[in-house]
Amino acid sequence: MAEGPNAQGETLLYLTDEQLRQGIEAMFFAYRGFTADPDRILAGLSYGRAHHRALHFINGAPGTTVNNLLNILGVTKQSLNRVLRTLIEDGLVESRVGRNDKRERHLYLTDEGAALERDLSDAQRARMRAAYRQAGPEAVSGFRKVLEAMMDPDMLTSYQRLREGRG
Amino acid sequence: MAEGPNAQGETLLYLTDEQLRQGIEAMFFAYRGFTADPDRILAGLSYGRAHHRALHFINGAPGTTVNNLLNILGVTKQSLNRVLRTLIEDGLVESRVGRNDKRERHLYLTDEGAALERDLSDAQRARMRAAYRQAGPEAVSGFRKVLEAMMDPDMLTSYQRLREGRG
DNA sequence: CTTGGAATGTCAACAAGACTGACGTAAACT
DNA sequence: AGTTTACGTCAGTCTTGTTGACATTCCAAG
Repeated sequence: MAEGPNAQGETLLYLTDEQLRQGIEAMFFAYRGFTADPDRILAGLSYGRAHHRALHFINGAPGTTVNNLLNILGVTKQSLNRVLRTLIEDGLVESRVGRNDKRERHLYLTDEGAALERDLSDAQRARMRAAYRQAGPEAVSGFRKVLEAMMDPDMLTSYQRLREGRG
Repeated sequence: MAEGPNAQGETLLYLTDEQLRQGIEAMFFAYRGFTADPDRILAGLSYGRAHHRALHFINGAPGTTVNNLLNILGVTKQSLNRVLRTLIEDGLVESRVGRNDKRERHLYLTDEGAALERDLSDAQRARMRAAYRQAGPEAVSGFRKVLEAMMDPDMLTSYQRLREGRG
């Protein structure tokens, strides 16, 4: 890559390879912090990050179908099913047959499931809150902008649907 | 959680649970986009994300020791070793016994290793560049601020050492 | 100088969680 | 009636994390 013709007076200093590399590494380290707290909680129980994700999105969209969850999480049904089965067996998630379309299963958190979700969420939100507070409102807006621009287009629409669904 | 006493005229609107939740989901979806392009390249070869990370940080700090890499990546030495072994066998990484301390192994990319690292890096940087461009310089600064605030303290120092080491 | 502990790295075995492929069932659509 | 869709499951593989056991090297205390 080297420098190219941009090296001179280009106003977009933040687009140098080195700046981009720092962004990449920041993303890597930050994601570790992002998952660290819930991971610690999950380690005690016999659950993993996959269970957390399922609980999170079921909590955010109660009654969602398996297929919908599949698309959001971006995993295969076999992979999701393994996780979902244990959550249902353990009484954290309830699966109700659809009324209109009986092929569908609608997913809900039980009280116990909601309690665990809240624990995990609280831990993750606490870190996010601290980071937001430390960085300030301007930074938060930029943070969100860059993240949205980094998503795949179809993921972005999933994300925006989720946002709109809850204001 | 509910609303609490902050609901009224609090200036920190971005600290509501819902705002935090959106930040969490943005992080989740964005990280998927972040890794998608390198993952596609790696899928063809018989390598995974772990190989990418190793190549990335060896490239950034040629001659680094296994132990140092361990701390940066945050995995066990056994886990790293498996990845490293295949990279060495395939001639992408060279491992030289330390001169002062013969227990240490110093790691370097071969030409072939550097070529693959560049391919992966180019793909990842391209997405990062597009996101930065779309979001604008202000946003980029905020993005970095929030990410740094989200890291674990020791990860942050690792990250800063890497930054300083290359300006 | 020797010996024992600490540090570094390797080998082996296992678990979580992703994947593909194949198959079965029930319901809906045409 | 036949096809498609939604979901579940069984079986097998791969990546990548884990622990445990072990070899080598260094260093420092006896």
